[in-house]
Amino acid sequence: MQKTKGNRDSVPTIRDVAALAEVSTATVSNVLSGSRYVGPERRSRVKNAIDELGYRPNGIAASLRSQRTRIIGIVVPDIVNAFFSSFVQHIEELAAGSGYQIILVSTNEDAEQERERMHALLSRRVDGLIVVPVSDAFDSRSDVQSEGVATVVVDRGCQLTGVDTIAADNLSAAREGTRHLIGLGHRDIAMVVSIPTLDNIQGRIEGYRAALAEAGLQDRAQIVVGGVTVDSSRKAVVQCLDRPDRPTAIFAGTNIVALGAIHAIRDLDLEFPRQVSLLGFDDFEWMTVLKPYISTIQQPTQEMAAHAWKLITERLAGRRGEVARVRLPCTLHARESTVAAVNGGA
Amino acid sequence: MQKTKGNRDSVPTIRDVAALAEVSTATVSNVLSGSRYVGPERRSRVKNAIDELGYRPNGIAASLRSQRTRIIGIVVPDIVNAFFSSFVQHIEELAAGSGYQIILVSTNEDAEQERERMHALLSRRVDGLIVVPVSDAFDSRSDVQSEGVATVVVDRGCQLTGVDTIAADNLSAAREGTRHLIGLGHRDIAMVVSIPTLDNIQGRIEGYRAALAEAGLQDRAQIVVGGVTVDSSRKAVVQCLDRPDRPTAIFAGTNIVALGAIHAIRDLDLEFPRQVSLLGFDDFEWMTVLKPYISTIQQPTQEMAAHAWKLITERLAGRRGEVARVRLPCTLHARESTVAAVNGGA
DNA sequence: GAGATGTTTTTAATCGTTTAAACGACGGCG
DNA sequence: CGCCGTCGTTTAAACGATTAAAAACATCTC
Repeated sequence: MQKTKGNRDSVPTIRDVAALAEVSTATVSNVLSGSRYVGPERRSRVKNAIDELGYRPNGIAASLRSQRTRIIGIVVPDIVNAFFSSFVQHIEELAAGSGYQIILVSTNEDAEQERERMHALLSRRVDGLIVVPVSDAFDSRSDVQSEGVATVVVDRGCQLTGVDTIAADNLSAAREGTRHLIGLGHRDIAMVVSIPTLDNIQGRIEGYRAALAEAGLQDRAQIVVGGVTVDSSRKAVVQCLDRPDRPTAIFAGTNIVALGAIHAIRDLDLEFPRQVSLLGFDDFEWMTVLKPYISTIQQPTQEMAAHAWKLITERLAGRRGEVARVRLPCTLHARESTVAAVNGGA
Repeated sequence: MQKTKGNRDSVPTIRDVAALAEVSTATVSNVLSGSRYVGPERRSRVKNAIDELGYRPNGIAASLRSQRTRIIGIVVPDIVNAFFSSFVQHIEELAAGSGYQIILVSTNEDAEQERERMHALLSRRVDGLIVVPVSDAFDSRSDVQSEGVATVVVDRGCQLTGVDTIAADNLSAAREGTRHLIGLGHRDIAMVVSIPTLDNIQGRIEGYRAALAEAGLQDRAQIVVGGVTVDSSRKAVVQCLDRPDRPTAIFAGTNIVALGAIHAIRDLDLEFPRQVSLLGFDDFEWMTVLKPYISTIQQPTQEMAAHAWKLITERLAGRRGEVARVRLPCTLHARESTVAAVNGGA
């Protein structure tokens, strides 16, 4: 009798299957993976044995031997933010479709946590990493590169070299948005952003400035820093609007800032949108029930996810080419929150 | 010379560390895990070697040997829904704090996908499973139990036996909410739910019926099925409100239904909330910018996550006690969308 | 019918850890 | 002085799959 063991309660292994089907473990493995041809007779014996034992291959053992985990780490600053949860949803769906799973990390906009958790992901030997970095510093980049893990950076930190990056075309989007406001007669437009040093935000600021410059309004640029929370944005916008010479339009650089701005407008009892127009960023289900309907710039989350997945799988397949740098166009939805300026122009 | 290999580009292993520090691999392992005492001299030699090589332990190998992955699978119907993303965020944070990682599965409310992906999680040998099942059938339950994976079922499917469950006290919450509406003089209150067979929804319906019965209004109960999307809910509510004898209040059984209801009220050009009051479920950041401010019943997502994590870790630590059945209280936020009924009473 | 060739199957090494058991050194005790 | 415990460390056997390479078997050619 072979050294069969654990045939009682313990979870069956490939050896148990092989023993029952009277074939080698290699044959069982080949039936499961389909990597080599197995004769019909043995194939069916193996399949029966698998069913009979309720065998489920141990993915850990397979990963150790094959040196691939079929796990992708996905790191976002805040999973509750609909922009990121939507992105994650799409990635998860694509991953599942290719037999991959995702380990989710939500860094809470904290660089230290980002570093730690990213290390944990590398310890887990994830095959790839999709990262929306907290800051441009993105300490772990060098690690990631040296470890040779397929990586794609999304949304932020996109001037990093040596790594594939994907982002919305923030500059064009913000320029278009600002043009829209200028076209409505606004001359005093404040742009409120979360953290001006993030490069996606920088792109939006640039686009804003570019549109102002086109209209000869470069001197009227006002950049207000709102921070990453609704409350901080709210305070910043209140401060910005609570003056006689207040801007006639607010361009909110992120969805969080847009929420803060709506609060602020309410706080000051301004007529909205007559006294102050609001242009937001990102477009979600719940936005469609806000009155007035918020004009906004929609980022193509699904396309971003699709491109991210494409780049990751290419890298996994061994692409060695130069780094990709994808920029995807946004869509301006002009709705009710942006209206003609009351006292248009200088 | 020992059979040291891969001292060039390949990732360093524990053997490389051991060789460099001139100790055994067991000692290195003990230094890392702290499971056995190691003398100070060797300890520091090991630490230096680790730094020098940039060694990062291979979690896969560790998992295989120790038979624990320190990964928890978390299965939700829709990660974009703020109720679930908020729950996931809390779990992720707790997990990270204990050195665990989470594999996220978003089933898109599809039972078949749920089954498949859950099997994939079991193949990956996750240590535990936190599941918000798509339906009460929850096919995999028997599998999960027989595989001996620590499991906790959250929010739905909570009459399952043999597995720890956590949910809001939906019955009390809905009863309180309905009482609130009755107290405002409403006599025709329609409850709109997603899927009436889910047991969390059943609880809410029961609470609604109980409150009506208390007030002698049991004959006035109207249960409307809205489905899982905003659009289907919208249509259902439109149909419900588009009659002369329309209800004076809508009690939305989920946040998705609440969104649909707001759309419906707009579609019909009803004065909101004068002509129809609305009471929702769940409470999120963006709700605070909706005018009128939506009255709602807040589920304790954070507490649910905390309890889920507590139960999972207890099971991981080997608790064998009888199954836990946790019910957590909700909070009613009476705001602007629920007002006195116009034509109060029969 | 022997040798060459091709196909299916098995053997056995390997992935990188953890950990039970063995081991050697040392001190205390009878 | 020999014996026993303790302590720190090492040895070596798992863990459960994948996969080169070898072996077994079948087919074809001359």
